[in-house]
Amino acid sequence: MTQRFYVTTPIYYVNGSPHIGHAYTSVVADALTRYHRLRGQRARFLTGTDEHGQKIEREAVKAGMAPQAFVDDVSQRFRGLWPKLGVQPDDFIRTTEARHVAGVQKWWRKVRDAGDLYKGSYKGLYCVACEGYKTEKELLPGNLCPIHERPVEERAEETWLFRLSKYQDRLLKLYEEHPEFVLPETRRNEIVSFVQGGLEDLSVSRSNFTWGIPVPDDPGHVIYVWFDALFNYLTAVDETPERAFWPPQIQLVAKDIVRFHTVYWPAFLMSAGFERAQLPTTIWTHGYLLSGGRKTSKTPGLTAVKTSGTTDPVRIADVLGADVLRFYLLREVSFGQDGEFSIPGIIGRARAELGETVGNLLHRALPFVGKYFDGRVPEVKDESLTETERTLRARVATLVTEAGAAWDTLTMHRALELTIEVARTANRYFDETAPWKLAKSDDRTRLGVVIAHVLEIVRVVAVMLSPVTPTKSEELLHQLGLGALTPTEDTDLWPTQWGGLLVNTVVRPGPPVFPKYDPPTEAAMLLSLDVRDAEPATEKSPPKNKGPMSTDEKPATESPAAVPTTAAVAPAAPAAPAAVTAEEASAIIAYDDFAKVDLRVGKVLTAEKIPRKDKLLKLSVDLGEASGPRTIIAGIALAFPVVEELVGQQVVVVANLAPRDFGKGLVSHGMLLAASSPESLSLATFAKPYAAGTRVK
RNA sequence: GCCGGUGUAGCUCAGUCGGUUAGAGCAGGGGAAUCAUAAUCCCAAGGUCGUUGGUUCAAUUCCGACCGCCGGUACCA
Repeated sequence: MTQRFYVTTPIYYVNGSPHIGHAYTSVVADALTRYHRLRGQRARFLTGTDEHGQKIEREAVKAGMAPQAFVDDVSQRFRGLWPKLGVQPDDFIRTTEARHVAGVQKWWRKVRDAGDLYKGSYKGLYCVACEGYKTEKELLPGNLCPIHERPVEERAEETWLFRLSKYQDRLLKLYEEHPEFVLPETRRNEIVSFVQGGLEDLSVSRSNFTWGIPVPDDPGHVIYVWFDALFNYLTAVDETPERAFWPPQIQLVAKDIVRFHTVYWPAFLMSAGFERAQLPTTIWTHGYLLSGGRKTSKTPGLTAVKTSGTTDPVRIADVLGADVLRFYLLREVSFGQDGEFSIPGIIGRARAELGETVGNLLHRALPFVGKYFDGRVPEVKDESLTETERTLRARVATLVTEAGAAWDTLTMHRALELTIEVARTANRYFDETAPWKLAKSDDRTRLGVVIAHVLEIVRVVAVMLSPVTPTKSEELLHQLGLGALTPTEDTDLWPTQWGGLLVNTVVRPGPPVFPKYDPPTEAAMLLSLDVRDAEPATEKSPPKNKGPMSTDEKPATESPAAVPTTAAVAPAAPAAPAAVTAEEASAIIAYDDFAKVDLRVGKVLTAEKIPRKDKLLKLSVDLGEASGPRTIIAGIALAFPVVEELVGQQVVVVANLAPRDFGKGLVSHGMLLAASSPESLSLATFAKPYAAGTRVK
């Protein structure tokens, strides 16, 4: 029986435009699908969009559209992205489609009939103006709603609850008996410890808005979006012939949604009657793409990225080519970990490995075919092989096998490294055998052997790359005189066998498949992708000092990353050079930008040391607010060995800075201004007393 | 705070189930070659394997502590 392979990406939440994180997940899924097809398996790749929920409803209102029209529009933007990236899903599911709605209701009933749903009450922090609940994390200091800046209140409402607690033991057993269910391991550890900490029942319906799937037989409620969304993987194939693909082998997720997929999802399925063999095989969590060693800020969405250069996948693909981008994403990032992302990185990888190693290999061999073999692939007789060829073939065979194994274990970066190594091996062989000398010495047979071997290796590499660079691989094969790959069920096209290149095939030399750009062209490309001054000439600065975020981030296309992530207090940064460079100091901002910073006079009420955190102090600061004094964590402990000195001090506080979590119970709701040098630190203050809460500007 | 992870060459990382000279790619240095996209190939250089205790004949590898960094600590969709 043909082996089946079913891979899914998360369905993307349509509250924003597609970005590089979405592209990353989808490219991975696409490459895996192509790989499995190449190996003769039946593969299916599902993606889609998640379109329900209060947030969507609001966004639609804000855009002056009906929710359905709104999601139609955004969903289309996602769908339209894939062709530009060479991504070819077999199905694209939308949670607003009838098949999904009906499916979710069907599974809801199953879960209900299993006795796992009951009416209870959900309590949370409610903002009257928003008509919605807030989590503690998103609240502003003083428990204010981030949108309306007014206090939230505790409120309870009737809701359907899912007996998640009942599944705690079965989930733990699942993780233990099937460690492959959650990968990589570090995620499993997290999840196991989370579940061991105890599970509470989960609220799975809402009654304060309507943009969702109605709860069967209870019209006042809509189904909580995660119950809705997770089932997409099933509803897309359920009740169709494709149901045979169930369960998925690989479900790709990003870090931020691991729990939903590894705890709630299997629990829902168990409740609906699925045994282990019918649960997804592996939930695989990949990392984020980062830039410049800076961590991403905590933004919603699959992946938050800061880069040197644009992060818009479409623009990148337009300029550099989809295949090059795909190659970079899979080659550069150690799958499962966070990885670097930068435009210069893409160009560098492509030039060194695709261009100079693979492309150039073909390019240096083809002229011989034209000159000495009438443009046809020379014939090789077994008796003309030498030890060199035997060694070469053995080496290639080993690499091909290892690369296949790497694909099978989702270590694609390794698979690609091995693939490039195949081309390196051939370059070495080329140098050793020196066909240009053979040509001069008129040893036509030997020359034919060498050229044929090099060409065959180019074919091998083209095939091995094809899941990642389908278009470029086809071009390589075309120049070799071959047609495009046509994966067929039960036919393994992975080049484990030597000799896929036919004798006498007429080669079709052409321009470089992976062109190298001359410096002016490259500079223009970089510029068009917003790379400015990629490597500033700041040489000798202490390498470890990453420093707080400085001025180089242009807000331009960066969506939500503009939230200041600077630590509440930053003087601890090891000895930032006192001399501020002109560039750092000179970024001009508009008055409006400055006005966004809410500076207030504050009065320190209490100050205490924090155990085990010898740089931090926990302060209570009065800003004259009705909600009472704020807690501010400040990294000034070293400057105030006697904390009592601080009490009563007049300070300047950044009052509208996003709260910063220093660990449980230690959330800083503001930041003090201070001047610091490596030797000392002093707080900004005023010569005369002012009322707490006085605006500073 | 608690839980987990991580710290190896200038950069990105691999690796050591404890044992003679710790590896790769990139960058930088030297050379060979000239078929090719000024591409290729070779050589050398470069690391007190975060710090500190301990176990051991032997630790970068095991254990403890500490420091730095990262992540998790649920009903946000």
